[in-house]
Parts: sequence; C-alpha cells; structure tokens
Amino acid sequence: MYGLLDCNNFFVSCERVFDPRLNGKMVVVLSNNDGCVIARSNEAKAAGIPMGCPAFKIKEHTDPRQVIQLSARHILYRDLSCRVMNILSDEADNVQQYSVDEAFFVLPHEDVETSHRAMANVVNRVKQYVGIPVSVGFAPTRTLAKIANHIAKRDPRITDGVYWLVRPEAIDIILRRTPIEDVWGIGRRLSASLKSKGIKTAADFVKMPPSLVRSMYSVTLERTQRELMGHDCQIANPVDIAHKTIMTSRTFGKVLTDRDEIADAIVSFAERTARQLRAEGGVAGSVMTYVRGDHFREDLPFYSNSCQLQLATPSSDTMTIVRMALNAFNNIWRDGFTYRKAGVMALDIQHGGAIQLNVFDPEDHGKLRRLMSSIDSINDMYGSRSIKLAPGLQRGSWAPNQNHFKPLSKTLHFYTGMIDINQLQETPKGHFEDDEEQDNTTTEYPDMP
DNA sequence: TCTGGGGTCCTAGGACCC
DNA sequence: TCTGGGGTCCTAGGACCC
Repeated sequence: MYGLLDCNNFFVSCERVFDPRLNGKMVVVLSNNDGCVIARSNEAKAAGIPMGCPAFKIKEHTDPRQVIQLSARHILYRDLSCRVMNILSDEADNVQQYSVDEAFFVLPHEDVETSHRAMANVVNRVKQYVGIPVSVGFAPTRTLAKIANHIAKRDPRITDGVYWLVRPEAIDIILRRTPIEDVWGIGRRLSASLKSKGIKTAADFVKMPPSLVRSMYSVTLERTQRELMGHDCQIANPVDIAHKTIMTSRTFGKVLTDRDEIADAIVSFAERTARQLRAEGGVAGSVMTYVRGDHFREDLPFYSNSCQLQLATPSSDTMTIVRMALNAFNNIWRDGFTYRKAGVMALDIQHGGAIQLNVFDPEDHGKLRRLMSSIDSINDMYGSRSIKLAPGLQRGSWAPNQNHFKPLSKTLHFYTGMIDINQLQETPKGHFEDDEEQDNTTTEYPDMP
C-alpha cells in the first residue's frame, strides 16, 4: 500500500502563509522571467487559467486585474517543503520525496483505521505548524495513489483530506470516472493517440491487451497500465537515486548579442552547477554548454547549438567546471546571431569518491577540494555570493525579469529563522532567485486597500 | 511588448565488431 | 541478379513528470 502526500496549490499556499490577504483571491505564481503560470489558487483554476499559461495570455481567460501575479521565491518554497516532509516522516516509513511538494511513503500500521488516524494527524499538524493544506491518497500502486490523491484534493466530502482507494470494486468505479489524460504517465500526445482509438477513460485503457499496449506504444505505458490494474511496477521510483545530470539554465531577460555578456551568464551557471554537484557529493565526468536564440521571434535568424566536453578527471571544482563550460561555449559561439537562453549541464556524474585519477592530469585534486570546501563554508556562513570567481562579477545583463515580487512580511523573521532577512534588501543583477530573497517592489492588489 | 527550469526513461538508428 | 546474423555502445530525439 502506497501513500502519496501532496501539498495543495503549493507555491500559492506558501505565499498565503505570509499574506493571508491572498486567501480567497485568484492568485498565480509565475515562472522565472515572469513567463508562465506555475501555480494557481483554486480561484484561478476555476477561472480557467491553465497550468503553464503564459502570463500575457491570462487575459484570454479572465480579467487580469482580478488576478494577483507573483514572482516565484523558490528558496521559501523549499524551506516550507522541508517542514512538511519532516512532519510526514514522524509518522510514515520509507518517505520518498518525489518533488518539492509531494512524497510517496508507506505506513507502519497494519490496520486501516490506525493508519487513517495517523495520516489525519499529519494533515492537521502540517496545517497547524506549517500553514500548508495537504491531501493524502492511499492505493496499492503509485499510479493509483496519484488518482486517490486527486480525489482527496478535489472532493470536499473526503474526511480529513485522506482518501483510500483499495477495494477492487471501488477502483473499478473510479477508473471509469477517470479521463485517460488524468492518468499519471499519460500526457498530451499519448492521450490524444489513445482517444483516437476510442480509449477515453482509465477503465477503457485497462481493458486493452497489455501486449498490444507494449507493441503499439512502449514498455513504459504498459507499466502504467499494469499499475492501474493494481500490480506494483515501481514506476518512476525516485528513491534516493542520486542525480545523473545537474543543469542550470535560464532564459535571459532580453535578447543578447554580446559574447562577453553571455559568457558572464555561462560562468554563473557553471558556478551554480558545481556548487550543487559538491552539495550532492558528486563529480562530473563531462560538462555541456548550450545556447539558443528566441524561438518565438520569427523575425530573427535562429541559432541553437550545444557542446559537450569530457574532463580529464571527473571533478566538482568550480574552476574546472567553469573552464570547461567556457571552452564548450567558445566552440559553439557564432557571431551575428541573437541569443535568448543558455545553460550548463554536468553529466556522467559519479558519486561516492571512487574517482579514477588521471596520471597526466596536472591538477592537485586534494588542494582543490580543500579550497572548494572552504569557499562553500564561507558562502554558507555569509551568503551565497560572498566569494565568486572573478569572471562571474560582470554586469549580469542576462538577468531574468522578475517584476512581481512583493515585500515579505516581517513575520518571516519569526517564522523561519533560517533566511537572513538582511539579505533581502538588495537585488543585484545576475544572480539566482534561490540565492537570496528579494525585494522592494510592491505588487498591486486588486480590491485591497 | 510579454511564452520556465530541471529532471527521468525509452527508442530508433548508426557505427562498429566478429 | 545476388548483398549474413548477431551483438554492443552511443547519441539524438521524443515522451513524460512537477
């Protein structure tokens, strides 16, 4: 039996913790660059604003003046996420965090009643101590637990925010009511294809011969089907598996043409990638840099390219990663094009320290490791940009647009104790939204004094 | 005017080998 | 005219997720 705990409208709920005036309003949280809607309040969902909706298209769905738009503050969301997961871990076993706002787990109790009480307790404690509403679904497989969770979230008659989808007859009824596109693992393309064959609900899908599903589509889809039938296939088991790739990429706030400005961005991306690599205790075997134009601008010549370079010895040292990223960038840079996005990716990541040293490699790796660990300590202590590489100290003209920050309530002081509010005062260009908090911009509140 | 970021897995096809 | 069979490994691209 799997449990799935999922935070309701997570980013919006986080914002509401610090500003109760957002309750009952249409609220959306925007992606980097204030580009797309990545979280919606129930009110915004009811108005028909879809997930991923470009901010400038909100007006196609509802009066945009009634919608409170907020730039994302991921560091805050991660902090609250940790608190939710900690409370869950008090009651549940084998907690596997699947994303920032959801986790699979199992319960130690044998009987449903005790389990239900334990989970109702978690839901209440999270609401009380973190301020975030959560829902829990239980089912024999993860794919069914996803469906159970949706029901817990949507149906107000579900008591305590916890729904059990266990009895075969109940599963049968629910599958008949579940549109095929709502099944975890069946996205836009697959659902369109299945519908064209008359498969409209999860129940229709389950009736297909599994061998046909595999031959017409893939083993992945066949696994999804078997999970719906109640056979645990461990799909998308995210469990403690260390990352295989780590990427940092951004869409620039504007189209860039200057090589040095883009190199500046590459350095920042590489630094951040290296830092994350070290935080996970991994080393990268190769580094990839990519650049691309703006594919929405048909009036500009489009260019997109990437280059992956192998390291002589796998490394997580900032200077090495930055150097490789810049070398790769130099290989793909073309004059005369415009650039809107770039990224740096660490690949072939190894964990656990069994690194094969290259005897021809002149670097003193012990020394580098000590230097990096000192830099990390200083940045942890004094703020993440206290020490950077000199090439990263440029203009930051690539910085994304984020014009919808609202001042954080002073209650943040009392609340987290983890975020240094003094760091919130300045908003230098060319840094990352999760490095520090911002800002002084005031958001207009419709219908608010 | 304005369209995110960071991941995973699978498959097909090509290069290469014996 | 006729052009094997069976592997492996790698890569690019497509699908999905939140």
